Amino acid sequence: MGRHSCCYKQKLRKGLWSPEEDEKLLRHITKYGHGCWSSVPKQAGLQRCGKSCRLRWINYLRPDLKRGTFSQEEENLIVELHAVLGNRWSQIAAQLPGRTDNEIKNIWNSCLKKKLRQRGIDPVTHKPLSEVENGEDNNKSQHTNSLDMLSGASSELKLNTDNLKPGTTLYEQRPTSSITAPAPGYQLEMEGCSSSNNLMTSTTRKDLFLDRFASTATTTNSQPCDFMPHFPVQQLSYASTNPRLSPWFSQSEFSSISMSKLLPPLTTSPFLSSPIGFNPSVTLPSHTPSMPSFTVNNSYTWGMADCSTSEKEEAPIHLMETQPDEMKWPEYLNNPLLMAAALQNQAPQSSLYNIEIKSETHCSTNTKSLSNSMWPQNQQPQQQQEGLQNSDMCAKDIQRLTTAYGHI
DNA sequence: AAAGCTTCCAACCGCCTGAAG
DNA sequence: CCTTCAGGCGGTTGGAAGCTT
Repeated sequence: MGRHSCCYKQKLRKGLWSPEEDEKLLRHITKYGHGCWSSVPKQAGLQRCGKSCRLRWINYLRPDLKRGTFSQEEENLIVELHAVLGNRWSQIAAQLPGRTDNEIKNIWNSCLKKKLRQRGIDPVTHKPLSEVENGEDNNKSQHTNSLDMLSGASSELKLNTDNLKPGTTLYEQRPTSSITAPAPGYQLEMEGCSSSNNLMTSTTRKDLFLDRFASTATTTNSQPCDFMPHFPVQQLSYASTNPRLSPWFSQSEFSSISMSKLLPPLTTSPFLSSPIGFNPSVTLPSHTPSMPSFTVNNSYTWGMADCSTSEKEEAPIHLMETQPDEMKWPEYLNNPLLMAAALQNQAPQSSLYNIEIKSETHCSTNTKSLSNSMWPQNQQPQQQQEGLQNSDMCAKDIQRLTTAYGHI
């Protein structure tokens, strides 16, 4: 195993790709698509194995790659997602359009881990280093903190989800260390912040969770909260117990979702075993519930996702006011909240989901082009790259060219 | 200027999974 | 079932580039 049989064949090149090889591969895939990767090298006239071609395409040649340096928002998002998903780089990458898992893994290992440690956070557990060093006892206290949060007297669950993107698989995760759902009547509140300085003082519970990852969901009644029963305790609570993390969660704008009822674990969904990327033309089966119709073509308009959204467009979107079969499969699968709503609709006893999405003003640029990672054939809409980003991009491209041509 | 050290990242390696025969 | 193959993922590494002394 490991190296594929093709790789054992002689004459296969290894190491850095030359510009000529890049051109061959790019031309071939642009013209014919990749099809079976193992046949690509032969068809493209490359002395590489298919795996190497695939990697080169995914990590470098793909036209929808963003390149450029990571924005603060992207770094924040990576940290947040890592707290929930761990080293599942591909799933993290799915939340950052135009970024590859390799790229994210690299920036995590080279940069973000260091930054977290500097802030006194253990990058593995996302707990304060002092707690990690102290071992078991602190695990206990951490658990207590988390339970405190989960069983707080306040009765709202607020999740910020303005960065909820297509391909999100958050609810599919089954971390080994799981929390149990709060008892009926208990409510979570994990409210995001809009300012790095007042993060821990501006919210009623001062608990923070994925401020740009999930919409703000509010439970308003005593329905059982089995919405996210599988998040590791320490991961849910790390930000809340670590004010030092606040700089990571600054400048978040978020939208809010309020749900009259929390949702069952999505693993009950028959959808979830499906891969993320599939044919966008596949329509929902007839039994699928009515779903919101705020997705248009392959471009995600997740309520707030359009960064140019004006104040007028901030009117709540009532998910129930939709037509059957308007949604396509990818739209379900790329959006856990929609999925959740669908599932909830499927449940016999849950007839009404008063899901409300309130769009707030501007969102960061990295929320754009949400479909890119999912539908690479789509040309990325004109990225509204700011001047700085453009210069970053140019600098990196120049650097890459230098690297590529320098050793010829 | 040169040597040594550090950082970064592209690419490889090894493993896993699922499909096909 | 078993084997083979291909795709995919996460961990690791080699070397170029940058920095320090």
